[in-house]
Formats: sequence, structure tokens, C-alpha cells
Amino acid sequence: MEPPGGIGPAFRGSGHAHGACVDDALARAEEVCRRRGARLTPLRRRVLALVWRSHRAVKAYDILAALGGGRGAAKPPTVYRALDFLMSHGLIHRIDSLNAFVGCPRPERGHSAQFLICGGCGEVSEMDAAGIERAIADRAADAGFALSRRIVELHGTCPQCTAAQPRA
Amino acid sequence: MEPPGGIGPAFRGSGHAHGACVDDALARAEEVCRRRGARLTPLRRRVLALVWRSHRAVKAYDILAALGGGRGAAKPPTVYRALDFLMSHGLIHRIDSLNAFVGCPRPERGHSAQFLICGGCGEVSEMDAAGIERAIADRAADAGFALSRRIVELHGTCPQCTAAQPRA
DNA sequence: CACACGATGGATATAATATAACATGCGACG
DNA sequence: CGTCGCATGTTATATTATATCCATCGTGTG
Repeated sequence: MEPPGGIGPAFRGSGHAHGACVDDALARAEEVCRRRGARLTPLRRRVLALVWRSHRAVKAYDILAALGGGRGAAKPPTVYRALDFLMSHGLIHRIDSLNAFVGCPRPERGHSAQFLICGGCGEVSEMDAAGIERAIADRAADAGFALSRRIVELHGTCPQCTAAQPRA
Repeated sequence: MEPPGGIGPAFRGSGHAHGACVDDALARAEEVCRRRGARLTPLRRRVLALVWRSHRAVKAYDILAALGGGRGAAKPPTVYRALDFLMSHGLIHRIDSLNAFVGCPRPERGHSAQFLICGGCGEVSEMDAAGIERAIADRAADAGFALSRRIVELHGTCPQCTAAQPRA
């Protein structure tokens, strides 16, 4: 079944059972880490849950604030280290154009993804579009360019937000 | 003739007449601004020239340092304002994944571009690949997503740098 | 000319994002 | 037990970017 938070552009607006998304994401993360012998420590798990609090990209310092609750407040390196770990295992992605992080709905596959980012609601939808990948690979090959990281971040307006605006 | 700094991936390595690139870019910028009634002031011109000092992406604070020479050193807002102006007229592009700026070889056309970014030499090559644009537009349309800004930043290794590395 | 206006840039301060460097705790394993 | 490696804590600082207010300057206008 399609993971909540899904692949393939599916903006869900606010009306969905989000608790299930989070639980599902955490379960997948546990599984991925278990299989790789990586340690999803309580801190890392907590950061991952915070990233999944919404389907929007979350800023490092917002996570920091959410963690920091009391006097023994968390410090930036704590958060960045956890984020680095989660990224290195493909559990989250960094959205460079937002300086923010979003949960990956398909951590098991080492995919390269494209992101649709709605300027209205802030929701981020991850795609893995073969056509886009192919077009990019073709052009890079033409140029004799050996690709490593591919960043495709598409800003615009999601269907829900478009519908919600009777007049632009 | 093909503008130096050209479109279509053409990494040029270090052996090219770079003075001509800069002069050409400045001349194009003058022309673009003249036609639009925009003011390419001495400061803006200077910042543009600094961005064009190389075919690599240049950081705001490096420009600041290059400007600042003496005691009446330039301040960050000065640089960011000039960069904003240059971006708003398409004379430069921001490379989000580098927090840096690169000159646009084709300011006259309001294109959306893709960037090949070499991790070896740092050179950035701008493309305007119809195939990539089309693939993106198709997928966005499938999703009912209204595109505004498209960010395509492709990191890897250029042919020169690949050739220069006998063994990886 | 005096004046208001808008655009430009200067100055001051601070916000937001990220990392370096070193210290501590803690479990695994010989 | 010792020590090794990893995770986390701590302190400090680097890097990137913006808000706000002020000075200047050219331009059009009364």
C-alpha cells in the first residue's frame, strides 16, 4: 500500500490522519536502521518525529526549539548531528532552497527525488519521476558531466491551494 | 555568436580569455538595463563584475570583502541589495545549494535554467534544456501543481576534472 | 529657487543558519 | 578492569541574511 506522506505527488491538505504518517515513518525508520546496523537512538528518533510533525519542510532551529523545552536546552550541534545521521540514511531530505528538512516517505530505496513545494500551505511532496531523471541524465551525459547529487526543487501552488483561491 | 560563459554545457577550464567574458557580460547587462530603464549604477556594475570574476559561484561575503578594501568598508546590506537588483533583472542567478551567485550568460531571455556544478573546479555551467523543462512541466501538470520557480542544480564532475583524475 | 519625492546606498544592529573543537558518558569487547 | 568507539553535551564562533533608520542625490514641480 501507498505510504502516507506518499510518493507521487499527492498533496493531502490538512484533512488526513497524520498520526498514522508519523507512526508509519518511525516504523520504517526503525526497520531501515535495524537492517543496516545503524542506531536510531532516542534523540534521533525524536528529531525524526519532529521532522514528520507536518508534511512541510522543518527548520533546524524549530526542531531545536521543540527539543529544548527546559533548562538543559539542546544546542545546535545536537540537532545538526541528528539531522546528518537521518540524511545519511535517507530518512529525511534537505530542501536547499528552504534551508529546511522533510521526511522521506521511501527511505528503503536509495532514490533521488524531486520535490513539489507549495508556497500556499508549505506542503512538500516528494516524487521520483523517471522522466525527469532521464532528461537530466541525458543532458549530463551530453555534457560529459558525471552526476552525483541532483537537486530538483519545484516551487509553486498545490491543487488545494489553487482551488482555495477564487481569484489570484 | 555563443556568449563566453555560454549556454549549453561547455566547461572551459582555466584556459580561456576571461577578460572578454566579463566585458561581454557587462555590455549585455548595460544593454538589458538600458532597455528596461533600470539603473546599472557603479556599485551594481562592480558587484556584477565581481560575480563574473570566475565561472564559479561567488559568495556574498566574498563580494563584500572584495568591495570593502579600505576603511569605509561595504556592509552586508549593500551587497545583498545589489545582488537582489541583479537577480531581479536576470543578470545573475542564485545557486541555492551553494548559497552563492553566478553570472547569467543570457540575461536578455527570461529563461529558467539548470546548472551543472563541478565539485572539482567549482565551475558552474548553465543550461536551458528543453527536455528537462518539459519533463518537469509534465509531472507538475499531472499533479495539478502550478509551477513558479524551478530549481535544478546538478552536482558532479566536469569532463576536464574527470580527465584530470587518472584514478578515483 | 525651495521643496517634496523616490531611488540608492550607508550605518547599526541583529536574526537565522551552521560548524569547529573539545569534553563527557556509556556500552562493547578483549 | 581498561580502552576503544560512538553518541551526546558544551562552548564558542563562523557564515549567511535581514530589519530599520538615516543620508544623499537627482528629478520634477510649484
